Amino acid sequence: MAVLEDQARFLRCIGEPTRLQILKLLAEGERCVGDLACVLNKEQSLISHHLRALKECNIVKERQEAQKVYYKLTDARLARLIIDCEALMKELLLCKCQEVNYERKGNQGSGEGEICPDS
Amino acid sequence: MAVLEDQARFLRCIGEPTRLQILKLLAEGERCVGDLACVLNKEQSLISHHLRALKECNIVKERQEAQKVYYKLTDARLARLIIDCEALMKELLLCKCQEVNYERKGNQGSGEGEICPDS
DNA sequence: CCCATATATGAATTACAATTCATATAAACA
DNA sequence: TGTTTATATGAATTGTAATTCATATATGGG
Repeated sequence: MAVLEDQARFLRCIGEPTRLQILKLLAEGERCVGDLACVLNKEQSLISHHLRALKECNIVKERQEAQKVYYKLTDARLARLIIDCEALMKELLLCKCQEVNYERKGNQGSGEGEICPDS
Repeated sequence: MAVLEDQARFLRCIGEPTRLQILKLLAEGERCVGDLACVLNKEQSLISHHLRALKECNIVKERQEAQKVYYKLTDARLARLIIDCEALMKELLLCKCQEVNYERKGNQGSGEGEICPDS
């Protein structure tokens, strides 16, 4: 069951704030390392480290042009995955907030979702 | 940009091998803590800790029945997300292997994906 | 050839997360 | 009420990952 480990590694690779920012930028188009560092206001070496991590998971690939190295996503579906995941996460968090408000109004919470009904 | 942090936290929460296993089990239906610990051959306290982490991200919810506490996914789309993500990850890794084999045959690799063509 | 620019790398540090262990809580039942 | 079963919790430990810093590599231009 190495697949499980690979999938977990893949998710963790995306699930780091700086790398996620990088991926969202690359979803719009390719960028060179310096650009990314500048836009994200992070050290260049940090960006390089993160790009290497992303490359090891085959999430990004690079192309050299003169001194500059441009990175892009290896697959457009990655952009969609990130968007879909964001949307779902937002819904889940919203749901959580509603539950908190609901409980604050003095309800005990039967446990059977009036707010988050079973799927 | 708290959304970014939330999304990253969400992905990391899923991207831990034991939690991912739990989620894959819960995708099939609800389970109590003891069951999960037994099936996964892990300590009960460990499973509880992981379930708490998942609950904090609103990925799972619980229902108590006598002494037992049953957990399930808060949303069926989570199961699909995990499946889709696994499929994509597998493709990306396969792609990576092919690149390695390709380079082993003595090619220099122009950098412009004969194997992973641009999307 | 030397210099400036762009990126990568490795070691060291720091921060964070997973796991274990001991124990607390709580429900059912004799 | 005392005991068993099921789960949760917190502290301590261990492991892993992010960040920084110094430096190496490599490209293009004067």
